[in-house]
Amino acid sequence: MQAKNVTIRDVARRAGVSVATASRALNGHQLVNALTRERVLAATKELAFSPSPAARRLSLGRTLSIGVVVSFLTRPQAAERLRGVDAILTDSEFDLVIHNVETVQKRDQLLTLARSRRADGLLVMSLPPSGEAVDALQGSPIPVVFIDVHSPAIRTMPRVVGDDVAGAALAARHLLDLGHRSIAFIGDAAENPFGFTSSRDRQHGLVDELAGAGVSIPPEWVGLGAHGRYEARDLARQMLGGAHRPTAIFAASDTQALGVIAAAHMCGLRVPEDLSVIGYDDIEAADYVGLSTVRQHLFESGRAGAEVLLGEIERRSEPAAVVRLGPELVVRATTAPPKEGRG
Amino acid sequence: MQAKNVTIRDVARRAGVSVATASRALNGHQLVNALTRERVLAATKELAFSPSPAARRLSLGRTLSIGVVVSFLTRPQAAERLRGVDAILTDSEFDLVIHNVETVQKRDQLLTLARSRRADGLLVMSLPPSGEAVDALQGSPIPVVFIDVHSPAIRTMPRVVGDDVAGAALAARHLLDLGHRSIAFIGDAAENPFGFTSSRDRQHGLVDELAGAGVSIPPEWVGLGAHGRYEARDLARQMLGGAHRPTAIFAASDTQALGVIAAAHMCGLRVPEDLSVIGYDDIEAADYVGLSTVRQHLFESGRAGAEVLLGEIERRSEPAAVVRLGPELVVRATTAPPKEGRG
DNA sequence: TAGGATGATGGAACCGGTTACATGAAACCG
DNA sequence: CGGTTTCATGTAACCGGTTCCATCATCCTA
Repeated sequence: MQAKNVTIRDVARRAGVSVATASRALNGHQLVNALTRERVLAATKELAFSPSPAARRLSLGRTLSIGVVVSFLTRPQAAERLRGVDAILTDSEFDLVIHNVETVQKRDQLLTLARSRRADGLLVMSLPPSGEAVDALQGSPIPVVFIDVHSPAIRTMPRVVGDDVAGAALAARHLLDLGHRSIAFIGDAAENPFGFTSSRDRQHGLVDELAGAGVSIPPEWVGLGAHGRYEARDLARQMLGGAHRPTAIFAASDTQALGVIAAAHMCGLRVPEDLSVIGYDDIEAADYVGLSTVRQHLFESGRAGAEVLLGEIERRSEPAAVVRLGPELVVRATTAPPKEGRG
Repeated sequence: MQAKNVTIRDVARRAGVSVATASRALNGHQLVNALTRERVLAATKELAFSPSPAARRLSLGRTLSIGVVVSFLTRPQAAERLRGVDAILTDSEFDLVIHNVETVQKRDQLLTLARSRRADGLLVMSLPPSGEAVDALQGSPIPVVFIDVHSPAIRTMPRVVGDDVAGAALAARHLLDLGHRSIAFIGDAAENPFGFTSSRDRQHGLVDELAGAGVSIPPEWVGLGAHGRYEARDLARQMLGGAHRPTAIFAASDTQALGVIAAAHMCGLRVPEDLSVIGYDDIEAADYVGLSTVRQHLFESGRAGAEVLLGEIERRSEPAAVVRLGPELVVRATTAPPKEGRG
């Protein structure tokens, strides 16, 4: 048999005060006599009272929780960002409620979250909202902050973004400095159901930086396909099969870069002697494999997003806060100067 | 200016019924006239009403959310399990509130979660509770289900576990079948702040299976240290440095197996020609690297845990449900027969 | 010493749902 | 046709906090 839940009225009775005073004492209100506060706290301890969150939420008119909409929770980037969010929220009064999105239908369903009163704020990770969703979010009663969403549709809303163009430029500069001139790109198909744009931005960053050095990429050295290791491997295999081969490949993600490395092995090419490979993201496996890459500050992006959101909940800011996190080149063992006589 | 929140009373007025009827209609109660229900639903749509979760929770006396205590969210195993949990909860009425634990203090703080009324059920992942915590959880007013916790202290509580002993035996059998007789083990130090036991269980599984075949492991071929890739690498380097070397190494986790492979390379040994390596977990990187390993059904363990928990919330079962998930051998490219003349 | 400022406290409304109980109408029965 | 079911609905209490407003005791000041 469960003892009946102890409520603030029990505490008040025990302490010999009214519920109003008990509530004030518990919430550290100013106008409470120090002695009275003591008595209330003592009663609280004796009765092992802990206030009902549901009741607090209702009477405060706040949910005391923030919703995180995360696409593909299992991608290492997502987990790391989430950890950053947790680091901030754990010291706040807010609960962290997560909504994993792996299908397009679910995305739209979830973005209506903002309309309902299920959270005091929403954090959307790596998920470009659909057209209608943008409208819904614009007029949302609760603040919404995006992390790693690059859609122009949200340009008026607060967000935390890495600079994919600059990051790709970093990779391009690295390859150029090593002496490469025959450089290929492997990335995501322009059309994808979620509207992810980071691959495209990285491609632009690469192309622009190369163009600045007078290097251009022939169309046959641009391989676009579904995001995935094996898809990237197959694309790379085509490029590497013929006689006219690039000396370096920039992949739009580490996952794809790992596919490129597999393709190189299948074609009998050594990395980095015969082919340099550089990726993007710095996922855990990149370290294992010794993959050169561009690092995003994932944990930090989660932290920053959560901080911006808490700020917005406190007081909506105008104009929308935008935090830009700089990318960082990580040189490991898959990039080297091209062999002589080529490039 | 935000319009005042629309409540069920507004809906009731609009539909020309009482709030009780409106509530019943919205919750699919039996005793409501079909026509009346129509009117209520129409009013709901017209006013864009969505019920306040806080109010529902309070009046239902349920939090409609379940708490997940997860240790080391960023480990790929954790994220994959969480995805399984989400798959179940997303179709339920429960919110998924996560609590990441990466420090010992935080663990104890969080296990008191069960005492407060912040969730209708608790899922604890890969985190052996401390002694006091066990007591707290035993008498918890809400059900608690463990996933991947092997502490004997929780033997009376519902849980989902993989069989680490059987999994390790699988790996051992594989190495024996290939012809290996000189087999080493690399795992976690017996003493660790969280009390994780899986490494120890895997060691037992290995030792027992080998013993059955008349093979024993000399003490110098058992390397225990802090969990991590680099720590494992250093331990392996010591073993592989001398003339008396094992022909195969079983690592208690893929992370550590990857360290072993790095050590082999540093010692000029080829894998699998000179040294077979097998890990445990089948993390994402294992596939990249072609690591032979033992797979746990991570997603499934999350699913199962959530299902058991929902069942317990519905109706506490006696005795506690225990779900055992069988491990599975995954043979890739890091295991092969030992070279002739050795082993 | 009257009058106002200040501090501490209590009573009761309120947040927005759910539901026990009461009520009334219609259907059914012998 | 009176009485009992059955169905549909309304009234109001309730969940457990927070907080507005009123009250009252002190203390300060002119």
